[in-house]
Amino acid sequence: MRIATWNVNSIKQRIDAARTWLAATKPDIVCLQETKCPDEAFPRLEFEGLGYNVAVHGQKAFNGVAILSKFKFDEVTSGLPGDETDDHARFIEAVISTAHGALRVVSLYLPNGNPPQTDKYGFKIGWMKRLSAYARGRLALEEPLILAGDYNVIPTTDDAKNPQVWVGDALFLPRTRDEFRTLINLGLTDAIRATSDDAGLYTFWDYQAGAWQKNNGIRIDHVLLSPQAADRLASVGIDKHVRSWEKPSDHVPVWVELDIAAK
DNA sequence: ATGGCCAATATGATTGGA
Repeated sequence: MRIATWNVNSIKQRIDAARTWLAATKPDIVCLQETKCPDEAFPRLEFEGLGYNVAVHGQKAFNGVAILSKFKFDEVTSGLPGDETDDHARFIEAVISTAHGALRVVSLYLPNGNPPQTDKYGFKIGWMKRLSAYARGRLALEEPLILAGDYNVIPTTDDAKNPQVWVGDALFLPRTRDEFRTLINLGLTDAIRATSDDAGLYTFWDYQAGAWQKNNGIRIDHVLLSPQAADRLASVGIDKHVRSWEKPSDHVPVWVELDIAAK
């Protein structure tokens, strides 16, 4: 089973790229972020026509997450618990039945948090603490669990072309990386780092200043696996070439292949 | 991380992104 995540930076602007990418890579489950449209405006029929079930949690103009699945959803839940005042559409969870029992998949879009001296950064750190609390509860179920999405976290200096320029940034501040390690240390596996210690594995290149041409990228889109999912990890990859397409997102897809069969 | 962008909004400027 292939599970992918992709921050599309507007689903409406990425319909053609998405269709091409889906046809080429045939993922079974896709976690999308920054869909940037309310649920009623999501191009649901486009994806249903390609054989996907569609679960959306969007809002007007900003944020927005979704999950596409070749297999039917047993359950879909939206919103990260723990803050009644959080009205951002950044979290959706779906449960799918497999030959090995329930598979739980989350599409998440963690807040950017810049500038760090504002309450935007407090919101980011609070969101990360809530994500860890959520993950702790789900890990106790001892099921395959996939936490995939745009984390807006550069975990280490190997995950940026020019780490020195990110030193004061919300994506790379010590506190941000500390919270990310806290999450990982609950028992999750960063799928990319399960297979490679290489530097230069990026998932985002800014639209500005020729960042793509200079390969001035960062790795901020992550697929985290529970032990029961990591035990079935077969392969992982970054679809870097998608960044060179016409009208690209500034992020590219990241995917895992798991030895899990649908029911 | 800027020389250079992109997307959404009732828009011709502002906000947010990373």
